[in-house]
Amino acid sequence: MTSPVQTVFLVDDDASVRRGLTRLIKSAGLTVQAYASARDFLDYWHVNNQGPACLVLDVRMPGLSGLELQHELQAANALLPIIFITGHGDIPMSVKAMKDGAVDFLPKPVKDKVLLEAIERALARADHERVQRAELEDIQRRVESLTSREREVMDLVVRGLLNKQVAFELGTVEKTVKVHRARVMEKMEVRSLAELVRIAERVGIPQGKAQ
Amino acid sequence: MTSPVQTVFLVDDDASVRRGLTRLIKSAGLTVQAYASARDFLDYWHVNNQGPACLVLDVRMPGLSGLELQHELQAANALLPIIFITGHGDIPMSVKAMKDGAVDFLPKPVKDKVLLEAIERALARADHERVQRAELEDIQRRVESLTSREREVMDLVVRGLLNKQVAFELGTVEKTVKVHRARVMEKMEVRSLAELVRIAERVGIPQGKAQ
DNA sequence: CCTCCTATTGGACCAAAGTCCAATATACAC
DNA sequence: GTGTATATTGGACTTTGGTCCAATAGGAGG
Repeated sequence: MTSPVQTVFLVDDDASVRRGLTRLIKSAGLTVQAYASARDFLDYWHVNNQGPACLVLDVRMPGLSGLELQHELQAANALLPIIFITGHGDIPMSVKAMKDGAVDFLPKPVKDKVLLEAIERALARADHERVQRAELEDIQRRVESLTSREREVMDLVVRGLLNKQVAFELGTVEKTVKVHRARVMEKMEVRSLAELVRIAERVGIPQGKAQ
Repeated sequence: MTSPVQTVFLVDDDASVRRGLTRLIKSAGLTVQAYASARDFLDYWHVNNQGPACLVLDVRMPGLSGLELQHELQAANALLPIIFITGHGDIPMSVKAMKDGAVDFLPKPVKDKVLLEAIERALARADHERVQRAELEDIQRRVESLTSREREVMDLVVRGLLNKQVAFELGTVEKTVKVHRARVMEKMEVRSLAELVRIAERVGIPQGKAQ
């Protein structure tokens, strides 16, 4: 599950902090890429957001601040767990960051052990969410391969309707539903209704009570 | 959904704070119960934890601290969203509280509007989680009404196995499985396999791929 | 000992679902 | 206009699932 190289991105405008933390993180056997500004980081990130990674981010920086970068990444649906570090933070700032999904928010100076443990948690989260997302996208891909009619049939089937009921809802006959249904099972790559219901649930296909 | 009375519990060792915040919260049309210590609150709570509610909690208090109370409540599986208020908090404290599920963490003095909005969010969360929990307990109740054999049959059925496969797994015959299966549907109060799969999923009944 | 609950099985039968093969109609793309 | 994709339906058949009635058997509890 953790096969690709895990990268720690480090963004801090203070060169000495970058040097120190880079050395620390590398000493833990991790790959580091350091940037002096959020913009520099984003320029790289936009062309290369592959692989599991996390971000160690200074809150206060010239240009785009850490919290602003956090929002940029959220808007971009980025899947990059963030650990904030700061020399001059306050409580509202830390609370905001945590509410917005930060893994941790650490005042400088940060103890080596504390930071490395936070990075470990962040990378674990990145891994986990990456797996989740990959599975979801895989299911989504299959759903999109359905024709609109097949999709209608699936929606009704996973709500527990019988073929004849589905046929009535769609203004057609049971025979036709069977054909669509078989194609749904094939395209969704499942071999049982139970599986179909479960993956439909995962991508949030509306599922009311039967009837 | 918000039919029962919503209560705001307020725990702060400072009497003047209790007076002020009680007045504020009441002015917003909410019911308040104020306590001078975590212990006093818990004594009441243990005998009466009904109804949707949230907790406005001072972090630093004699006796049990706010963060300790938070853990007590978590250990008790309490379902009581917490808003921390504090006069002398620091960042690690706020981060810890947020990680442990606090709705908000507000330094004193707290602006009226900010606190009331936080309370609104907390009560909304309480409502939502209450509904979720009630639904889960309802399903759990039904699952527990199954005999062990029925439970075995259900587990295999929601994994997508055919009746004959279930029979083989359990070392019996298809006919018997049908009987158990029918009783499962009845006791679980569902009318379709789709529904059964969905509620089984919600209570975390192991569901591997078929075969 | 008797009774209720649980588990089990049988037979008969109907309903629903799945699977072949085949065919028609429409729409959009090239 | 030719062709591919989609939607549709039919027939015939098998498999699976669901239901009714009925019966046996072991164990727990009164």
